[in-house]
Amino acid sequence: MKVDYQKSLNPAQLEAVMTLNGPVLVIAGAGSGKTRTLVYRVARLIEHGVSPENILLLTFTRKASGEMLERAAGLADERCRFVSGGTFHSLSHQVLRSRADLIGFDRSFTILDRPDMEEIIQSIVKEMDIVRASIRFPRRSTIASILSKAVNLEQNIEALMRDEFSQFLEYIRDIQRIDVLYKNYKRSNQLMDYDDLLIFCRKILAENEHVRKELSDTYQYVMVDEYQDTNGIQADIVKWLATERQNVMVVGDDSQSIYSFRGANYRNMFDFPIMFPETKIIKLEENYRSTQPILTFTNSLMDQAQEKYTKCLFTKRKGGIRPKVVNVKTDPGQAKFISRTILGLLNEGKSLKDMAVLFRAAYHSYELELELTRQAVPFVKYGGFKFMESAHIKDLIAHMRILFNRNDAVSWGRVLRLINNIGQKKSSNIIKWMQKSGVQPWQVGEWPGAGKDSQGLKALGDLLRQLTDENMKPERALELANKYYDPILRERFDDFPKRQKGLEQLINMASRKRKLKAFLDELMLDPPSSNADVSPLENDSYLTLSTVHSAKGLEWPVVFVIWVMEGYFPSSKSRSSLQAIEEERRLMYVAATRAKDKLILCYPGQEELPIWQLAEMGYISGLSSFIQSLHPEVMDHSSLDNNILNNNFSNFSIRKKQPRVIVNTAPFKESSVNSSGLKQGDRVKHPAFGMGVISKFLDKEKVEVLFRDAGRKLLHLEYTTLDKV
DNA sequence: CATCACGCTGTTTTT
DNA sequence: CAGCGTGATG
Repeated sequence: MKVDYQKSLNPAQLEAVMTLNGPVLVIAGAGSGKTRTLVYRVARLIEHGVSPENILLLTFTRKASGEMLERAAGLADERCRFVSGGTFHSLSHQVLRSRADLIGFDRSFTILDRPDMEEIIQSIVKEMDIVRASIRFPRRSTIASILSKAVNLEQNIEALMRDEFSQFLEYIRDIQRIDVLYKNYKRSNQLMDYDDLLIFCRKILAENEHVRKELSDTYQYVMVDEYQDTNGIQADIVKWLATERQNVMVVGDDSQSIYSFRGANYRNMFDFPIMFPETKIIKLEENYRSTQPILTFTNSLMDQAQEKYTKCLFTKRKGGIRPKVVNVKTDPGQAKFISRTILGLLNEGKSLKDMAVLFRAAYHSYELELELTRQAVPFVKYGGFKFMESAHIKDLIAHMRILFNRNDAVSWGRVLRLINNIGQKKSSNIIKWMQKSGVQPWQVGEWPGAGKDSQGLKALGDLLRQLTDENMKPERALELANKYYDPILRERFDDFPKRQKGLEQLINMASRKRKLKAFLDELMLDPPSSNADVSPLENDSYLTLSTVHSAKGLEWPVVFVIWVMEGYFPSSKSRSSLQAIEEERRLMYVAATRAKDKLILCYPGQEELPIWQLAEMGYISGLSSFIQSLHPEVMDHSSLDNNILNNNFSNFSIRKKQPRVIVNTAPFKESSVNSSGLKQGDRVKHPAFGMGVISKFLDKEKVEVLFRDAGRKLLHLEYTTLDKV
């Protein structure tokens, strides 16, 4: 098939597609045909005689690369399917599986996911003597994110904590010790977490010329999608891969960088030309997705960004309506408003699959999900809940993992504790015994300390012996383990029928695989993101609910955005707060640019005041920094339909309970403290943040107050009064 | 030593 | 609303 590039592409896209050699940076606004450009370039390379295996397409998710190659195949040539593609993590994994010895690891190392990491951290914390300071010790998930972020930002723990986790500085020594112990633990047990995959891959590339040579011979043309979402380590990996031949194209959009929590740094895009001085820069600014009013809104949103790289989206599409902002007052009000508007659109002949509801965090849609169920509107939700992370799935998988890495103490512990009467203590004794005596996994039943539990241990041993058969099909292995696990499942979970279905789906997924080990690795690196991935609805028309993160790269004619404004405070001068606002802005940008024709923003405002007025008073934040873009010339501030409002919501609580946070409130004169008789533990009322409790006096000017109704960032306020309650 | 019931705390996003 | 620590019970 001959591809007509001239006809299918605009001049900028054409240039990107036709430039095959040398480094290229494509700055591509939302909806500017970024994927299209990559697809055509793959087709062009192959047409030009490059062999598909010599092309590497790095994307953010494996699904994205699959879809892209599928499209390329449909467009040009079946051979496009053989292009090497995947995520940075899967590439790193591939590199490491065959070369782990270069960094002193066994090739059979096990990959840890986040819950595994947290479990190890917890066991480390348990063994340490921690002196309790004035605040609670950070929870394991917080510790995990500190350690992980330090790796991804390539910062030391101290600097990172000063910057972003200042509330836990009291425990800095402990965290640093946990860091060391955690690293040692991983090494001695042949374990690697997600961050290690990247770190070690880079290390191997940096230190071994022959590996670099080998890889750049294989991957002669490298393309990276969503480059704004890469972190420094990933950028280095790109550098090492491409340094020899310099045939590398990266594509990205700085205003869509929403993974900074993971160390992503959109500045990588602008460092790219420094890394590769010959770089040709191409900008894609014509938008093929949205109407002009939507683009006017999103452009004005980015106009106010602290840091941006000029790029102005335009479209040749005529007409369109202004995006709407609706104060839905309460969560139930919001649910009713959205579901009724959707029903209205259905009456007009629109289809459910043309609509999506987007939000920042998975729990923001809970209320809506209930309402949609009541109204019998079918929907699929993406993001948030992870199939792989549910306990029953992890339990079953753990039985397999211990066979491939018998040092995997995390999985051993999991498996052993499923047996009645075996808990923390006994399981760790058994693991110690097995490591010391060097018995085979299936000999676990021979543990000398066994009493009542010997039956259970024997049964486990029998299962493991069966599973050890090298040639066993993944499906069969999972079935055997499932048979063993089923009684445990029934006993432990009230909702076991649902979970049994999940396990069946897992077994079903395995039926398509040949190698068990490969299947397990794939589950860790490319886990099904939600129930949606595992069991797509039969019904072909359903509404999409999705986190903004999971909606990246997708589009719908009608998009609702649920915008919950908790959490960020512009009055704070701290860097992290400013950063948070900039991140929120980009998040809103990504959400809004998903819409083709109609964009409706909902916010549950608690007051009768217009939103910008609240923001200017300093009550709400987040949105306040880009509030001007919501002014009438770009936004339609319609009020809520009275029909919807009149369904008395008065018996509902206004909003869910908000997080408790630490807030510095100033100034607080010593005399006023004394004269008002305030002391630690007193309840106080703050005009904007509601009820709080005085936690301690910092100095003459400052008192630290715990508020229930604020966000979670450290905040410095100018208010002079706190009313004692 | 395992397990259960209770009360307190702190809420994102993903490989 | 779940995950954690704690204290009582088996």
